[in-house]
Amino acid sequence: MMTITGLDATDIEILKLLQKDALLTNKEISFKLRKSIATIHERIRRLKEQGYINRVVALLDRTKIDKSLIAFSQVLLNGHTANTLYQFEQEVVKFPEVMECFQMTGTFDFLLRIATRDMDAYHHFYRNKLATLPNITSIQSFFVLSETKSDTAYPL
Amino acid sequence: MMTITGLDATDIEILKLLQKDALLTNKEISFKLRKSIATIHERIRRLKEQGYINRVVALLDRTKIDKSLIAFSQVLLNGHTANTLYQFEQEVVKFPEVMECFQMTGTFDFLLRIATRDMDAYHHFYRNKLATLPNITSIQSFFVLSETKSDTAYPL
DNA sequence: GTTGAAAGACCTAGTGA
DNA sequence: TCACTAGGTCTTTCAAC
Repeated sequence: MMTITGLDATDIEILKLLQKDALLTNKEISFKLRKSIATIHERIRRLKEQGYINRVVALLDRTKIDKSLIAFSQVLLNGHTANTLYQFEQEVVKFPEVMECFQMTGTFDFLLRIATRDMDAYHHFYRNKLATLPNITSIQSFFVLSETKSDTAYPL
Repeated sequence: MMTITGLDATDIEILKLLQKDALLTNKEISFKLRKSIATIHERIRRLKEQGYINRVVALLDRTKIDKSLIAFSQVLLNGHTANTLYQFEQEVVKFPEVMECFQMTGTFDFLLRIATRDMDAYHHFYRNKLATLPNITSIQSFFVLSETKSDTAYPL
C-alpha cells in the first residue's frame, strides 16, 4: 500500500470511510476498524486539525434541484500577463453557475464547470455573463450527456 | 427566486447551508432560519428520503494525501455502437484514479477527471491502464495548474 | 406543517492502566 | 492505545396545536 507521510494504516482507513460517508459515527467506525471509540475520536480530531479533512458537505441530486445541464467550457484569453489572468479569475468565480474553475496547461487557459437548468439557461449565462468578461479570445463548450462515474473521493 | 417543484423557501435555505457545511447541527440551522429544531429535523429527514440529498461526504486536501496532480483527459473512441460505449465505461470506472467519467457532446466522447501523485504516476496510468482499453482513437490530456474555485455546491 | 418537551444516543474530555 | 466514567449536547420521537 502507498504510504502517506504522517499517516498510518488506521488513518488511511478512516479517511477512506469518511470520503464515502461522513455520517458514520465514531462508534460505527470503531467497530469497522476494530479500534476503541477513543482512538477513532482522537484520530479524526488530528486529521481535521492537521488539515487532511477540509470540510464535510452534503451532495445533492442535481436533477431534482433543476440543474440538469452540466457544461465544461474551455476559455482562451488573448493575453497572459499576471494581471489579465488575475482579473479573469476574480470575475469568473463570482458567477454562481461556475462551480469549478481551473487554470490549465495546454491549448486553453481555463476550464470551467458550469451548472444550469437547461440549454436556454446556459445560453443566457454564456451571452450575458461569461462572454462579457474582458480579454477572452474563445470559449468552447462541451456538455455532459451522462455521468458514468461521479466521485469526490480520492484513491487512497 | 427560482422555485423548485416540491421545495419551499425553508427547504432551499437548508440545502444551501448543508451544501456548504454538513456538520451544522439541527440546532444551529434552526437558529439561523428561525424555526424550531423539530421542524428542521423533519425537513432534513424528508429531503433525504425524497433523494434531494444524496449523501454526505468528507472532502480531503488532495495536496496532503499525495494526489497533487489532477488531469482532465478527453477520450475519443473509434466506434460509437452502444456496445463500444458501454464496454469503455465498464472498464474505465474500475480505475481508482478516475474520479469522474462523463459522456460528452462534441469533438470527443468521454471526459475523465484523473487524480494521481505526480506526472510520473499519471504517465504510468496512461500507458499501462487507460491506453490499454480497446477501441480508443485518441486521448488528449490537460493538467490543472491551479484551482481558482472548487465547489461541490450547486447554485440555489 | 409546526411546536416544546422528554428520553435516548452520541460526543467529548478526563482518568488510570 | 485502551477501558471506563461522567457531563453535556444533540437527535429523535411524540402528543398536541
